[in-house]
Amino acid sequence: MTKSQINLPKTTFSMKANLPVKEPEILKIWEKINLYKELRKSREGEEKFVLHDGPPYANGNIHMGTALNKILKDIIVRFHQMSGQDSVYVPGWDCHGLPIEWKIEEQYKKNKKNKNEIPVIEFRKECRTFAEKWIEIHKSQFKRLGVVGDWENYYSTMSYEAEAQIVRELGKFLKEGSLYRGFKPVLWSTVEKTALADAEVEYQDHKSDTIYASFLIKSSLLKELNNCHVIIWTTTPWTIPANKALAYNENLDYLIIKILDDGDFKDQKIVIAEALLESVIKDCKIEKFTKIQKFKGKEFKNTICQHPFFDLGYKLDIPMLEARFVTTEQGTGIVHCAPSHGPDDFNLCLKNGIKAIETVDGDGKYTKVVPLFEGMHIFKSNTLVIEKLKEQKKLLSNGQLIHSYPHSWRSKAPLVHRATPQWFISMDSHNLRKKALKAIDETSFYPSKGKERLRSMIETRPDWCVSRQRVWGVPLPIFVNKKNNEILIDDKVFENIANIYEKEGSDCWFSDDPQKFLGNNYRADDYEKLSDIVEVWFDSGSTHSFVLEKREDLKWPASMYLEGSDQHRGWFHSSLLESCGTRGRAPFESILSHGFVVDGKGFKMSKSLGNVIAPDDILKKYGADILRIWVASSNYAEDLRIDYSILDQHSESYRKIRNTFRYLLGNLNDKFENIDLEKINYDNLPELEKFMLNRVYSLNEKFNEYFKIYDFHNLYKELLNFCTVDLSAFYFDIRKDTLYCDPLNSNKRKSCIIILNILLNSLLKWFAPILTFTTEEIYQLVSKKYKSIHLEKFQIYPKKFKDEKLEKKWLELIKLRNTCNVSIEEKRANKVIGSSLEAELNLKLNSSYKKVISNIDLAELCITSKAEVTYDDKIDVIVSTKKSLGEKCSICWKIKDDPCTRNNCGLQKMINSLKKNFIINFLFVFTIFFLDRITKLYVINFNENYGVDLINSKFLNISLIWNQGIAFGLFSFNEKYFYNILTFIILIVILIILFMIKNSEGLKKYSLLMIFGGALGNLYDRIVFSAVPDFIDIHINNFHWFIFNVADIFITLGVLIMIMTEFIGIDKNK
RNA sequence: GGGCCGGUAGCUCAGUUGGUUAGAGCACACCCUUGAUAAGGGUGGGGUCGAAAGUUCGAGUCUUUCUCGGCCCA
Repeated sequence: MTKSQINLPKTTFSMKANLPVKEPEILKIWEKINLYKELRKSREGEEKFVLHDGPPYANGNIHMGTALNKILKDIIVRFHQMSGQDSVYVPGWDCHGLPIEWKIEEQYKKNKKNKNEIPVIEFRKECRTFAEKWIEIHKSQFKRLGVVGDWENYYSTMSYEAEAQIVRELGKFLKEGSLYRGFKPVLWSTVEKTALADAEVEYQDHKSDTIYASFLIKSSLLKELNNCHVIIWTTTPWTIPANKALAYNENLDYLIIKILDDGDFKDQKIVIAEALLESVIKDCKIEKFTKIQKFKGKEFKNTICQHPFFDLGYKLDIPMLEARFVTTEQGTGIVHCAPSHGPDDFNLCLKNGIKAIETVDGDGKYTKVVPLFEGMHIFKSNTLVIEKLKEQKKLLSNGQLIHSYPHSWRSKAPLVHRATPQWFISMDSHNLRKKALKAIDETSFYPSKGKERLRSMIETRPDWCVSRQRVWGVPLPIFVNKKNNEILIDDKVFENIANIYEKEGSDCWFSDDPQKFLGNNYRADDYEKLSDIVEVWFDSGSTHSFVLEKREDLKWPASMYLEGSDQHRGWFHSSLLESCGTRGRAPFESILSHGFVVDGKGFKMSKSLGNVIAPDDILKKYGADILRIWVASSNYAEDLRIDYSILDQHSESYRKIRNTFRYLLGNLNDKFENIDLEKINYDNLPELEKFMLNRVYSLNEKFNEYFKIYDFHNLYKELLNFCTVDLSAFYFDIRKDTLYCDPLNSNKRKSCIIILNILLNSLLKWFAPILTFTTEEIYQLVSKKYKSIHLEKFQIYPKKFKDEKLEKKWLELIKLRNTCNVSIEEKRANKVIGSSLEAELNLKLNSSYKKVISNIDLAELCITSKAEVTYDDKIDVIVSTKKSLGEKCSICWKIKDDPCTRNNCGLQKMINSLKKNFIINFLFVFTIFFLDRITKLYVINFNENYGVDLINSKFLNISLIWNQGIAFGLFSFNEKYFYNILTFIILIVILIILFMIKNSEGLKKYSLLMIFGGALGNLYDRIVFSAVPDFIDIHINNFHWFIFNVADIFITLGVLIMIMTEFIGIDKNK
């Protein structure tokens, strides 16, 4: 039995995806049609959705985090595009900054070049080239992920326009007065000789010297404190020379104790917090002591101490100040304050009128304001400090401690807080903090917890230090008057500098005559030109101004900023401050933040753990669509786990989805028809089809709901479940029978085909933002509407698809079906049956089910051959299964008591039986043909010679096949060319008609029709000419009657076509 | 060290204001099918919800502590 008898699925869409090979081909298609341009064209004038790209740093290959970020962005951009918006994505890069400088310096070191001997301009050029190189590499890596965007016209923070605009932005802060110069301890690397941005700092364990040092109380309101020693504990002994104050907490209890042990402190009274007594006596190995007095911290008020090095030239009064940051977690409950070396210290001292000064220079050496230690490197001075303390009998104890300590992310060198002249943007002088907090309130956050996170950071953050003592960045456009130290604030100067940068870039700041920037109104000699550069977070924080505002195709503010959750302190933060400072509101309407990519166990990826997976590895093994599924199916609100087993599972899901598409394409024979949903004859559809439309409708509702809140993992889950549960295991399984075995023009089958078209169209669009490549592969196969699936819009489904009553009914039916399946399974397990079609169901139902199963073919629903229902109100549902007895229909495989009466099955069987006896039939026709020739010749001769009457020859009279023979015979033997030509034309017309019929079923029908028509023609002849002898005469006398010839031709061709389509298998459909 | 977030079947995720035997898909096992076939269908096993304590008639859901992980900050 050949399978051509039923309508099996046929498609060129391969089961195996082979994404690593296919995806690059699709990328080429997109490039060829210039997809990004087409996308823009397709939504011209529509509402804009602008996802402003947070610029990755142009340095090193992309990692999983970058891939996640870009894919997530792309998915969102595409969703908005498909929902009809003009969804613009312009990628960008962050180019300035230390890491690139460091790379270039590394290269110098390799080549034994000295950085200090290289002109700044040349160095900066190398940095620029380096960044350019990585932008190109990133670009191709991002494209490979399927990310669509304006790759030609990307933005970068080092473009001349950007550098110019950054100057303009700074000018705004300068003009306003919120950008000020101050001395402030900043985290400083003595190796790189620069202040570090928060993001450039990492914490590592570090072994520090610790000391318990004493400060002799000079005067106090509390009499008992006089001549006591206040004990402090610190892990940075080198800050003692910079000490300016001591801090206590007024809520703590303090103790005066007298040390009785021999040594420097014998019989001395010391002061510490009561809560820390135990740890101090343990650490300092105090064995004998007596408690003198306990008192409240507030009694320290107005107490003045002496610097431990008082006798060495530190003739300073050291006040005791109240501070909440003093705790009893560690130390002594009194903290030594060096305003130049700690932010808390700095703030406390500032509040009490003690200024920070430059005690340590950029190299880490004490300045001349520090007696005894001038010129010494701070990291080498701990020993000397300890030695001097001991000498002055001010050292109670010393030791070492391993603790978490800030380090440079590049050099890994320990950092220090150092008071340096820096440029700050004040958080409060012009209400920047307030504005930013208000802006946060006006922003939507996905997930919502991001709001609190950003808010708490803004609430507590100190002033923003925007200066850096480096070279690879935008120079701070500041001139300071040499005479009065005033900062030059003049719009014209800022604009002049910006215009120069716009033309030639900012390099010239370092090389050209300052007069060039000052213009004609100021004399270069009067001003000092700053050589600091702007910290990189100000660069990227300004992208909104030189990208969103400047570009015609974008809009300000952006619809969305989307980055990793670390950017609450990074880009979200700096962009918010920059924009609030210059424009009074956030540059974004919403913020979406995602977690970090961790390994399968939830651990951070690191080289040392060996759990790093690179995007490229995944692309080579699985393809981008699998990676995109991973993104879509993971909950980005938390950290995202990834390893090969997780990816394996996602590629299994992908296969499910792919096979769902394959089923659709197969049954549609790759011929997709875009159905006008409004014009569907809904009422005419079978209920199952209506139910499926209802599913589609409610799935689409969920889809929109989830999309609205960017809940992709639930959205993807819904889509996947639809494919597996609703389609593969339910609708597809049930409708295989109809699709394979019903006539092509049956209402049920045609209805099903409509649904398949709708499903294909819907799934393609729903999945397009996620499975960009696969949906395109399919679209290219079936649709000619647009150049790409991504130019399409999501479908809008008519309300009439929603039918809650029907849904309720069918959910009941599905429950019933599940019960039946359990019953079937039981028999299958017992080897009574195999296929469900071998089963006969017997359902005993409560009569309340009558309504539910009315007009429902339960056998069809459960894919069995039979299903009988009886009612019994004593029970709810009981299903039993037995083996179905009867004959298996060879076509539809259903088991029937009588021969299968289905339309198609009958026809197919007739053909089958013909086919079974192919040789006999062939011989029969062949024999008849020759018999005809022989008899005709015989008749002709006989008639001519003997004039015999042939009226009673039944054999001649009844055989249609006989007539064929005659037709063949006449065609070659007659001499009446006109009739022959006429006949020939008819033949051609028939052939053309036949050619136009596209499927085998149609051909079969036509051939039957022709045989019938031929028979009618013959009948007509017989009536007109009174009987067969007449036509024999006609033949004999070469009198060709037109209708007669045509009738014969009909019959002949009809049979021939049947033979060809069925026997030889010529089917235009194949 | 501090702040924030999180830990529900092997995996990805649901779990509504605390309320009946904690759900889904995938994976797994077994069976069927061989007309979606390197596919498809059916059935089934599997978690006590990171740990402990507490509040409550009742907790995955509330509180506390601990633990593990992540981010941020010091």
